Amino acid sequence: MVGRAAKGSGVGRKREQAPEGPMATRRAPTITDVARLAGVAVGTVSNVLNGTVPVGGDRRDRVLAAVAQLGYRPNMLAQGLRRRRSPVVGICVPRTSVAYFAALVEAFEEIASDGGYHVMHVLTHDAAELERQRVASLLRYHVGGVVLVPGAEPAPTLDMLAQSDTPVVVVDRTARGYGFDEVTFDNRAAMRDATERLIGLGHRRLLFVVRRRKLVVTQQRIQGMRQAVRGSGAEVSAEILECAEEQELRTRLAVALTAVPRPTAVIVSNSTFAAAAMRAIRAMKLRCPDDVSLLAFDEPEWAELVSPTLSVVRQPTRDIARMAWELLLRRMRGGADQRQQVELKAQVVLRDSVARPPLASKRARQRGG
Amino acid sequence: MVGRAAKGSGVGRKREQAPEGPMATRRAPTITDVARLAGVAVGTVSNVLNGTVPVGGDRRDRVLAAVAQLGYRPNMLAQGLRRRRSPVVGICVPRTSVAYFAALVEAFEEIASDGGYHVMHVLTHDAAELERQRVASLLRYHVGGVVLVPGAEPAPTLDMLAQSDTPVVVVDRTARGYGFDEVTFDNRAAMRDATERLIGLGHRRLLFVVRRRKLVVTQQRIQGMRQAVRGSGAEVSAEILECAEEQELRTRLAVALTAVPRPTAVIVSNSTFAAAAMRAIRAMKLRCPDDVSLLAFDEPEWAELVSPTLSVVRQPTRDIARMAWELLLRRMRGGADQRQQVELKAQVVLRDSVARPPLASKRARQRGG
DNA sequence: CTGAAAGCGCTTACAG
DNA sequence: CTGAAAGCGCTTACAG
Repeated sequence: MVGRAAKGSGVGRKREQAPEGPMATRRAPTITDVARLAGVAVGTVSNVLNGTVPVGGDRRDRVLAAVAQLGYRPNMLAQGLRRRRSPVVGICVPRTSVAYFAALVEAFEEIASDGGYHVMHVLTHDAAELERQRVASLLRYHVGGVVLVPGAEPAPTLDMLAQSDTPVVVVDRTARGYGFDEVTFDNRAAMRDATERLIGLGHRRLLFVVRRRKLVVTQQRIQGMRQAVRGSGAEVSAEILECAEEQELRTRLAVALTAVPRPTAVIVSNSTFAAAAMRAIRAMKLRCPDDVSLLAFDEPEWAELVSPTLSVVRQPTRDIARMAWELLLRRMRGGADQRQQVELKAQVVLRDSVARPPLASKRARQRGG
Repeated sequence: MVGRAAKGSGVGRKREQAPEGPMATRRAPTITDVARLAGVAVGTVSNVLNGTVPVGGDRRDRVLAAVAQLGYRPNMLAQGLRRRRSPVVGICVPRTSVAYFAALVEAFEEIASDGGYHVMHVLTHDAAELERQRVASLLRYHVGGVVLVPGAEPAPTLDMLAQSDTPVVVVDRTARGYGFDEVTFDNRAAMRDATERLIGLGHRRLLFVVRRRKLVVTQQRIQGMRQAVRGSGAEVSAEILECAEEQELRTRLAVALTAVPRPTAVIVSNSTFAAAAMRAIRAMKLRCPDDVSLLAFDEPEWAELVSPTLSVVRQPTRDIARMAWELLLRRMRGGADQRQQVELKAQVVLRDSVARPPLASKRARQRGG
């Protein structure tokens, strides 16, 4: 069937095409092939398939039959070119080795696919130039929309997106000064909450390990931490350790943990860092949580498997993905007027990796005895 | 600059286009805009940009200047339509929640992007119909190539791919009976090795937990296990537990582990299952490895963090991605004649989660004492 | 080497 | 409701 149709499709061609190899296969059937087989105009086929214009019963059936017989599938390149937009959405995240981003991409891919869209997936590595290039690539495909987790210096990327007329939803990290829809979670509140609880347990020397200090989320978390410190009225030192390369983390953290007096609680910004920090702490023969407490943003699948079980800030990943898709779809359909900024709540989950600090527990014991 | 150019670009249009909203932005500049600004034919612009035909110094410079001034970027939809192929490659994996697939996708995305290609990423969930649909979508974009980790019943998908003239590389799971290039690792050997070492430690009752029995890789692993059992000359029972849903794993495994006599070593087929198995074992108040040894295919980042540290079969993920890209590129460039089947080696890494079985260690102790 | 023109496979006003 | 035709933004033989 397919063979016959394909042969037929070649007949009308003005120019002969050389076969593309020893085993050249049949060209995919086009709308012209369908029209010819059904005995209608190509426009009619298009109308039937898209429901643009009602088409009479008989002709309609013939078109559908021809489509089925040929196994016709519209060429999205042609369709996109003509419609000036294709049913592809791009999603740009820094990396997928971080559990949170992997989950975000997977959830988004699932939701978008269910909606008949396709996902083009690019990695920005939190590098401004890479990010700009990758998003530029997406734009060359005239994607229908873009979901972006912006990096540390997203201005070039965001300017480019703003100039294109592409619907955009910014996710996870707010993009100040731009009018895009946003889905984030409240990093400030999450960090404030986490810090308050650490201080409440008696911790007075905190260390926050981040990949990039400049990131909006990092800034927000630092603010949350400072708020909690001020609010506590206690003498609390809160230091930041920036560590762009995961490989460095171990040695950098080792140095930080040999300081006198030593931080008693370490907060890290993602699951990869959490793994590295646990390794570093073990390598130093420190005990967690007896010597040092550990808390991580991002909830990896192994959080409850390690010992001590890992305390985390759990992001509402699926909700973020779902909301991002909803907002994007709304814009893509043109029904969006007002800018939407959705801020979800994250949840602090304390597990065994967080406990009273060494001194505090001594004190507590003294008081208790 | 951009503003002026965009205005210019609208002048020549035959049909007026209604602005697409209150804040309609400028259309992206096209090759026609560039040609007009440079005062050359569009074909010349194309020739300069693609190097198809040498273009004289002056005109060349003018084109390049115009491109820069307008910030022109070729429309990949048009280019792809005309060239009958676009610089996009599709990658289809069952899911990304499994660390191995996530790593594979990330590595591949990185390598392909470096090569100037874009990656469209679809998830098949190991479901035949979904797989077929997702790959069909890829094909509608006339992607330049497809990397596929085939699911349990890949025939419809593979037939479809074979009929299209799209370059394909099958990865991780061999596709018997099809002529595609393949990059796999030797599951049989890896499992044989693992099984031999377990038997060597004294294990006589093995349990292999798989998501889908029908998968080629599963079959190969089972073969490897049986070979090892036969080769050992010992009385070894090797059972298979199929568990398609992760949620079920805990209860299914609990049942299997209360059998009398109980399996002393459990092998699971991926990292997600490993996490679930650890949880199940703990929930049953069994000790690992004292009561039951555990070994997983796939090396998650947390393998050395949990206690006991997790024994694994470590796949050569980056090598697989790199090789897949190499083979795909070769086919996309048309320089491929012979079918290539690359089989890499996986490595069995025994850690604390594997030890002598209860009885054997008793025996050993008796002998020792 | 250069320009004018055909054509990739669609959609969409426009006449009938 | 239907068909013929223009056009989306490119590439690529084809004359000059």
